[in-house]
Amino acid sequence: MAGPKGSKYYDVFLKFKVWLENTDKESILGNGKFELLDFIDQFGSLKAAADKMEISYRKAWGMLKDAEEKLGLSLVEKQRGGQHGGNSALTDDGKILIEAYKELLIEFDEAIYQITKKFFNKVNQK
Amino acid sequence: MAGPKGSKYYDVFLKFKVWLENTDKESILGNGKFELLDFIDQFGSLKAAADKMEISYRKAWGMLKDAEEKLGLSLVEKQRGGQHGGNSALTDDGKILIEAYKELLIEFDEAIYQITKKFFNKVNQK
DNA sequence: AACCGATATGTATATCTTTGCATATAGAAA
DNA sequence: TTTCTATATGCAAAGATATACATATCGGTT
Repeated sequence: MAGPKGSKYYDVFLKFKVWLENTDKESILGNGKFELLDFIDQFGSLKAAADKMEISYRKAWGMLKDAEEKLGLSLVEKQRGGQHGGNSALTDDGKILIEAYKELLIEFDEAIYQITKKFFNKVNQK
Repeated sequence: MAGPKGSKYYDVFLKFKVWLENTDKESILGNGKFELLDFIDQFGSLKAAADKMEISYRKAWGMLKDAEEKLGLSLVEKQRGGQHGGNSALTDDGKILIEAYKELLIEFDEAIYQITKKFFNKVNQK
């Protein structure tokens, strides 16, 4: 959202981001990693999720490893080998996490609407 | 905020960030630049603001220039020369902007409290 | 006119991330 | 036991950012 047409801040947008952080102030997981988890859940493998996101498998694997290490939780159950190479599926913790995150985003969006509106009213005042 | 003591997500924190963006998806100004503007307002010069933030003058100057260019607005009135070298003060646009941002942060914090609480209740469930 | 300290800015250096490449391994199914 | 494909991981190359260094300029005050 921005200001009304022709106003000073017309082509300026207020954006926000939410993420999980550990005590060392390192990011544990944000939007990208949540999306990755969601795609793993939908498509059944890390490879398929990486393809959907148009990122390399190497990168996706690193993202997941990083998140799990920093959380100290297993988010994805991985299976290697087999005719089809293997597969991945969310653990219960992983499932609960993405579900909670989705709800969080919805609530965030709602809360932010009014706040943003007020902000632009204020800065666009003559 | 995190979960209750001993819970799975005890030392995990939910963080958020708000910033202004232009149509090219470039960040115009976020927390750091707002803080810089606020310090310029408080201390009367870019140099003093940079010192307070413990960043180089060069960096602070770059931040300010970048924000003004991308916004297409003058946020700070700068004066060079004189016995004391010069000084800086916020323009009206600059003042309105930091004021609006401060209010925004307060409202964000309030809105987020409940959302965060709900999130951790959910992920910490057994 | 000389001085002083903040504004102004280019350029080089270092650092941190990201991305890509290469290669190994598992293991069910044929 | 050969094959096939996803998981697993090290390492190098490339990009992007941040930080540092150097140097010029302005102009009120003395």
